[in-house]
Amino acid sequence: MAERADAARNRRAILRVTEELLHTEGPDQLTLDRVAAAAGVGKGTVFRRFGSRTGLFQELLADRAARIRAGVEAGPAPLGPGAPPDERLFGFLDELAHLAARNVALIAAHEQACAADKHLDPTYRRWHAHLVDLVGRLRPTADADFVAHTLLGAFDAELVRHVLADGGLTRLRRAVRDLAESLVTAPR
Amino acid sequence: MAERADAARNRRAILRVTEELLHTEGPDQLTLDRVAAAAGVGKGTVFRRFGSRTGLFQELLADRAARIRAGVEAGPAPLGPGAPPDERLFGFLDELAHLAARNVALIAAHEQACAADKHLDPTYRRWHAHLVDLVGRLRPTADADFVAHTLLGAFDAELVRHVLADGGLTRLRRAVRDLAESLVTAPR
Amino acid sequence: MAERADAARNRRAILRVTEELLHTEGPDQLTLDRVAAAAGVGKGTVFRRFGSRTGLFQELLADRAARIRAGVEAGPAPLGPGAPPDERLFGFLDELAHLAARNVALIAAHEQACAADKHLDPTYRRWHAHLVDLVGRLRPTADADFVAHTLLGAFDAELVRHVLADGGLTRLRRAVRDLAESLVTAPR
Amino acid sequence: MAERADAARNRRAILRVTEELLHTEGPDQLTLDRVAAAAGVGKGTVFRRFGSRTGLFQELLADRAARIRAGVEAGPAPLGPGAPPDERLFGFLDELAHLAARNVALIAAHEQACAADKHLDPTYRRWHAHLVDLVGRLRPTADADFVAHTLLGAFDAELVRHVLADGGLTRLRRAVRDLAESLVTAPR
DNA sequence: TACTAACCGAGACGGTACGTCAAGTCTTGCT
DNA sequence: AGCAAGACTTGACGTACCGTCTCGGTTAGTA
Repeated sequence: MAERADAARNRRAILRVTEELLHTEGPDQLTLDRVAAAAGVGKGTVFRRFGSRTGLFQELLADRAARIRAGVEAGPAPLGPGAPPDERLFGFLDELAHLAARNVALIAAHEQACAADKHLDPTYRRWHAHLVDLVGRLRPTADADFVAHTLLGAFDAELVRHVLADGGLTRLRRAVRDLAESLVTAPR
Repeated sequence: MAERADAARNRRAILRVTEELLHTEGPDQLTLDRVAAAAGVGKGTVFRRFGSRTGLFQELLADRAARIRAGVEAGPAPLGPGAPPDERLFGFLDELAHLAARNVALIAAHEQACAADKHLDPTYRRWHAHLVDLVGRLRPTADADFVAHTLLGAFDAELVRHVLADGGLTRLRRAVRDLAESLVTAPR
Repeated sequence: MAERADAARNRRAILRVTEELLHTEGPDQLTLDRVAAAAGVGKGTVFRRFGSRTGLFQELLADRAARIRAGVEAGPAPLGPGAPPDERLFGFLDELAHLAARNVALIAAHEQACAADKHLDPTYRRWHAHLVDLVGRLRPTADADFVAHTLLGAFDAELVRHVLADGGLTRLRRAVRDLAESLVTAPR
Repeated sequence: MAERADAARNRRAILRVTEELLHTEGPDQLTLDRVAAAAGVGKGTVFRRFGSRTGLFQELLADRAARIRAGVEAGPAPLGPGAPPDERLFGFLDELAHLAARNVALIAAHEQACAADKHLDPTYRRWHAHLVDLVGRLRPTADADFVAHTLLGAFDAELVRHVLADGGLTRLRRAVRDLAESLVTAPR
């Protein structure tokens, strides 16, 4: 059965409120009780929808990443399937940099909540798979799996916050691009 | 006044038990109550000694990292100050790989506990400073600060566990060395 | 419009299943979800028919009490209107004893569900009114209202279960009759 | 170990607040969250102390019943061990009437919470045992166990509220005494 | 060896946030 | 068009675990 209208409304309210609270007060102050209260729903509703604190953040991240996902799967260059791999790699990482910069609090919350299951998050897996594909093409001798994880490690919340605080988005983008270029254009 | 005999005994017991529980049951099952109980001390004792869950893991990690620290500060090549930077870099990361492989559970616990304060951990800071120094020498144009953090990101518990499970220590060492070489030998 | 055939079938199924579950698993395990599932209907159906958990038990009790009601209103001695009051009192209480013994679980559920509204239940009110009438005739000086409630208190589920467990139906019947005789034949 | 000073303070605060809320808002509005908040403690504290909603009411009732208990165990006539049984019976029930009248809300909450375990409550058991003793002496042929339960049934919250609303404490006391006299002075 | 004062150990205590559960409501699809 | 199904909402309960606090016991220094 399709999602009921009221459920959809609540779902959107919860996601919106969660993001608001994340930005205004940070991940530590965000409790599910407060989310529920601010969204005007009962706590049980939050849990029914998202299963757990973790699930809430995963879904919120998936939501925020939807545009990138669409671009990667069927968009124009530099993200989409038509562009050459190196352009796609740089473009993809650049998008992630923007995303991370705009959602530091969400990423922090997501990391903390997912804890030991980071690699199981659907969004993370999708990003990783995409990077494995690109890196594999650009540098077949590398351990693409490992490199992909390490590249994604560059968007760790702590690191992003630190870089943004001293250098801003520009520094983050440049640093990420530099890193990627090094990996891809290295000899061998 | 010197540490009392019983206090020292308890302190060692707590560290030993913590590591045991980390290996046998994983970081999630490890509560400070259980540590205290298994060590045969009261919970207050644990907190008196280590301040918090975080502090316990930090101290345990510092303990495990002591040998590397000594080697870096005053040991022979390839770790020590006498060796050339690239050799030191590869040697240092190789040591970290060994350390990480042997202490995955501890690292996982440490990450989870430090949460948003990873960069404040003394051991992490020392490692980071060392890498900044080496990277700065080897590739002056790079954002050494950022690169150092990213390199340390390669020892994320999840990633280490994943790599060890499929490829073992050999793969981890090779992948890390490859990564470092790429960064250092890249053009420009 | 008369009750539709399927509605009647569902209604009977719900009542039957409720009683079954009450006997096999006790009042605490009985949730309306389980009733609905076991009866093969949706939960909404249960609520449409019976209004609430309370209503379900009230109706079930009314059903079980129907025979007694008929006897009291138009049956032969000792229950019916033709018999002398004392005989009617003893006979009525004896019938209640049988009913209670046969439906302990239902009574327990009923008490718990009605909570603070016990006196509003139609069946309870009918029983109480009947007792007030009889007691008022047999002992005009007594506080018939109060006495009637107290007499009905003798069929409290906990008490009935306790007495049945140690003495069986025989003890319950004798104890109730004794109680009633004391009240009715006391001096003054 | 003796109760810690802070624990005792909190314990008293919780009991006091519980009673206040019971009187001002009734049992249905009383949630343990509100109790905790109003007492200025965490919810965990309430549960640590009292185990559950039920336990809270049981302890509060025991507290309120302490004076009667002392009187019964070692006080002067008519309650204490020195007085003749009938005087003790009437005196005891009269005390219960006062207690019930003053604590209707508590009794209602207690009944609802204890649900199917009323007979396990320590205070109830004590009262019951006392009545069994007295009734057994005054009317050896009676089923003292059953009669004692029935007498206590006269202090059912619903009934007490109903009687108080129409007749006040005077009616309650008289009705209870009448009931007891009937039972005790009945022939045989 | 006896005494005292500081200190340590044990775990009871306090608080917060998560997650569960079952009654009751409401939308949607089917008859 | 109206009923049946069950997804949905609610919020109180209870739990878990971190970190604090109290109090009894222990140690070390002194006589």
